[in-house]
Amino acid sequence: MCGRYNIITDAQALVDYFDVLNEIDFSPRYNIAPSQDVPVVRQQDAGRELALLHWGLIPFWAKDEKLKYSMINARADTVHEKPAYREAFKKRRCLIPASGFYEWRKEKGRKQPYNIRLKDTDIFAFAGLWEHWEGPEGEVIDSCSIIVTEANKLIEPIHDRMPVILSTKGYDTWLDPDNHNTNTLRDLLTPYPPAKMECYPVSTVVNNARNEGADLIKEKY
DNA sequence: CCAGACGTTGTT
DNA sequence: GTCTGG
DNA sequence: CCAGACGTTGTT
DNA sequence: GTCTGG
Repeated sequence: MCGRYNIITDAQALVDYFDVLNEIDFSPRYNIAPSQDVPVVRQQDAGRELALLHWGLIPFWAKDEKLKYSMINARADTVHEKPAYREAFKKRRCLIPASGFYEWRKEKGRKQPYNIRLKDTDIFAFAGLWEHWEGPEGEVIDSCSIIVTEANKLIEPIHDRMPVILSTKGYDTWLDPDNHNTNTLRDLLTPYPPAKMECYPVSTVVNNARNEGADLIKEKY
């Protein structure tokens, strides 16, 4: 699955890479955790937009915010039919920028974190969904979830699930709110080619979501 | 009809 | 909002 | 995802 | 064990 990741570029790099129209207030992050506001690329009528959304999707019909603790990931194989996600899957797909993500491997009673990234780029995108929620007191929260699938050969030894990473070719298809071809969309939700990724152990300092900084992605020998 | 869930992963 | 279970 | 709280009263 | 916070 995907419960912690990093974005190690500045705001301008995100704007340039995703070709969005607006500016955004963002600094590099080494330890992004659920419940935080994360940069998300959405398709607007005029073009792409970067927005900061709460990580942990709150379905539009939710009576309170309680669900935001569990909806951080959506399974690729069922996302089109699950009550909490199917509306967002139809009309509110997004890209969730990242530079890498962390997975923990259970080894003899301990949990060893790994950083996983792409060999040839500092920026890529998870396949995501977003949702608009208005609470009974008039609160408004836009939130998002990262789609997950089975692990590829690189990740398998560490964890049996991994986030869906979209190829750049898939961005437009995924973002198009008028694309209602479920099969075409689901075809994008496959494990990324392991040959294009790399994976290495890091310090358990990343475990605590309060910790930040470049040390978090240093390889642990 | 109303009540309650609506999610994922991992562990026992 | 919509589906399932009772 | 992991870490940390999980309770009340009264005092500083 | 389960929930909340980061």
